[in-house]
Amino acid sequence: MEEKYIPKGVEEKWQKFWEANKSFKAVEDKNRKKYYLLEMFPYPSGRIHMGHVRNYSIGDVVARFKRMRGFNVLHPMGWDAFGMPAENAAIQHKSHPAEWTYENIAYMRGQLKKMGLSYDWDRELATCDVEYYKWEQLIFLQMYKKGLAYKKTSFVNWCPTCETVLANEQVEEGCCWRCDSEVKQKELDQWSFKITDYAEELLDYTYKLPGWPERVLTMQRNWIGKSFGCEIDFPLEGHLAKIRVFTTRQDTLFGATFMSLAPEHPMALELTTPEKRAEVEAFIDKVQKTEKAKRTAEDFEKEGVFTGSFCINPVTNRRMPVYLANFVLTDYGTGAVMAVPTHDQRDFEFAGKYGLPLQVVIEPEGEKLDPQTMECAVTAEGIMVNSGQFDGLTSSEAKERIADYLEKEGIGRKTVNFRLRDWGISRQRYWGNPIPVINCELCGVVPVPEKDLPVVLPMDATFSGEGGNPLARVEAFVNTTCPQCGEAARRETDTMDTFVESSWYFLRYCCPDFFSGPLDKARAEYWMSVDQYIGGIEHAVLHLLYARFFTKVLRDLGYIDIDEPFINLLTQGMVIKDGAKMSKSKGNVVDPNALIEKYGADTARLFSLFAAPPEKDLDWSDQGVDGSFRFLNRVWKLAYETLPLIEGASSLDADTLSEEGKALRRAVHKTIRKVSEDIEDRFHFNTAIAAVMELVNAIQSFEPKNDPRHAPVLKEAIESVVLLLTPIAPHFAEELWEGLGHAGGVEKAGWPTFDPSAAVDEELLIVVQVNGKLRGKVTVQAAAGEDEVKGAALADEKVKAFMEGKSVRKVIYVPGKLVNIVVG
RNA sequence: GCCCGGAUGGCGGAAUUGGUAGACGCAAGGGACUUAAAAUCCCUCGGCCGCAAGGCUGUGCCGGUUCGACCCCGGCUCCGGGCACCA
Repeated sequence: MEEKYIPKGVEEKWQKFWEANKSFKAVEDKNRKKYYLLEMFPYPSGRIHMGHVRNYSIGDVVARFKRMRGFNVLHPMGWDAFGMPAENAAIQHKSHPAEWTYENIAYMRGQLKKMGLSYDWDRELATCDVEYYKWEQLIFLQMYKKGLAYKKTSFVNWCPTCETVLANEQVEEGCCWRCDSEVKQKELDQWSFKITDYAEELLDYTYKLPGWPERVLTMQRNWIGKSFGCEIDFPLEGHLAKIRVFTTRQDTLFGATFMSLAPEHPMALELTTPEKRAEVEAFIDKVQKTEKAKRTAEDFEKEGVFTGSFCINPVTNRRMPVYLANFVLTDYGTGAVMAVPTHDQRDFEFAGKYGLPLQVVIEPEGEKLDPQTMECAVTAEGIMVNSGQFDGLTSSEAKERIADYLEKEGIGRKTVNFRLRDWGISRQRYWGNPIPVINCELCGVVPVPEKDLPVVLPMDATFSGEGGNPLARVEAFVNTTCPQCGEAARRETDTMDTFVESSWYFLRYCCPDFFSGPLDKARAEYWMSVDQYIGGIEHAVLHLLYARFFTKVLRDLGYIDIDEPFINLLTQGMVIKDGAKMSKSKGNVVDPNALIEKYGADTARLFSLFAAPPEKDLDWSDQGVDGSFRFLNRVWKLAYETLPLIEGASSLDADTLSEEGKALRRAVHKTIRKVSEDIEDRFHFNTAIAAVMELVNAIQSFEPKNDPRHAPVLKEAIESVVLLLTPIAPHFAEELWEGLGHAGGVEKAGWPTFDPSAAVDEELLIVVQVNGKLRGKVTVQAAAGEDEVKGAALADEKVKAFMEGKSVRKVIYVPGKLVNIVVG
């Protein structure tokens, strides 16, 4: 082996070796235990960034570790390749999104290969390949058949910059999740997936995913937003129709004094009396023009308008004026709210503003409430008053009893409501998967027959940046004939949200070369579910919820038999430098290329893993990188210097070792145990690396090294270091492993075996406390019994000094660890 | 407002089940080697007192449980994240 560690040559050599030997090819094998490890695939934006380096380094440690442990590991990589930046780049550079995308993929693939990541590149896929997206079109058609994909006209989130629709999940604080411009409401015809059909199951399974971080599950539960309550029908004065409300507070029904409807409520105009018409229309217009961001802001004033109509409280027969109110959401519940100003703060403020009546129906125990003097609504539980037969009950009891009463009287029913809305997937963009339907003037919406798939995205579009969706201007694409009636018809030009592609790519990885359907059931079944999924926390709701939904849909379509795609989820933290997320504008970006050029991929990997545990943010430090590089150099030097001492070493005989030899061996096996546990159970690579560093320090200071009796121990020690570093710094480990005289690749050697008998301490250091304070330390034989240890502790000179003049009350013994003497 | 996290040396972090707080690394200081520097190696490194042995103190703040608390409980402060007029 070389005397000096020169990363570049070493890394190129082993990357070639892995490629030539197909070292990471995954082949289905029923006789072997599989392990599916997946990192979220990247968008091919141009070059990889430090977040990718971190994400993929973490994943690669696990993949290589599991492989060394004998698992049949599937570790694939691909490209989330549809999306807007490609279109923007096309406009800017007067090129084509496909060209830009495939160039980026080629470049980034090269970067990932330079990182030495152990992917099975034979399974690589790009979602913009027709071989991928055509299957998605087929799935769409099958969902359409089942009513899971449908078209509806509704108000949608419209991003004026991206000129496209956004799903609710893609709106952050009223702004586009991608470009940050303010989202407007626009009425559009668009395609949706019926994720709400799966709301209950998606929620249920959040309680059956113990391998997911609790906060991700909480975020999903909040997003699904299940709540229990009642639907109640309020008759209208002078109308046959009724207004249906949803409430979780049916216990306050006797206090409902007016009605609030969303301005978009279908009956809003119908209920408006002629003299109120102008005022109501002006109000609706005003609300709709208000940006959603402002509308949901904290200090946004509650406003409304009286429609002129009245409804009747079905239990009190009170006449309730019907208002439109700007804070009532059209798409939650029924878009209508029974207003109880005494027990709901929003209704309280609204009633104050418009002089509407207040009726107290719940009083805190032992307290009277006077509507004249109330300063805010009282939402707490209490005792029922002014509620007829329910007076005197606690409000929680009344909740049940009133619900039963409503059902019995046919006024209402118990119901469950979800906050989750259907997933709007129409995007008015070119660079996406065309929705495979045809709009016929005679037949309406006609799905493209399965035999006519794929609907290929035409390449001859022009990208000017003006005039909306470029796809809609490709005449040859748009003009077609209706599959039903044969008349001229127009193709749908909306493409699918790119989150659709990422909702099932992990399934396609199981069989990317299967050409007779989306999934080869046998192969998908062998690999799925993903045993470990790793990615950024920013996808806690969006991608991870959609992927769960899609998995369940594909199960119900008969493609697979699993309920959940990802057994274990690890969400890694951001990469931070100088206190902020790396970004061009802050000028704190570290370029992976430069890093690899200067130190090599192994140092980049080592530092990414060592600086912080994966779920925490990682503070990038250039000096820290130096430190990691220094460590590798130290190990290299140590191996180089040890090599002549261990060549021809006899096999290790544990019984004839010297004391020093035993001690080093103990360190080796304790380290093997610790590193194994840290990687396998905790993903705490930082402490695993620290443990290896400690072992290296121990080997360095081990003396005498040149005693031939120590050769077998030294050999085991240095080889263990190399094996333990293999998942972390693979090229480096390969080179040393070869240098130490082994052929065929280091992963073949397998993960080192922990020998419990070698790790057993012969002597134990026992901490001695007096009244809980550390006062001394004694060394005892490992076999020493409780009395013996206590005796040794009590006999310790320093300990005695602290016991002087006091009597021993109690002696606590923690086996193998500590003695605490309580005196007083 | 509600729901999650988190707070430990100059810095990143460790302490896995309530049992030696500060592992490992970075930075800093001192020394060796060198004509010199780099690299490398050795030593010191929470605070206070002390020549030293050693002692006291210390994990955001206040209190509690315990023989013993960074860890458990109650109450705060600050920081980060998510949701937010969800009826």
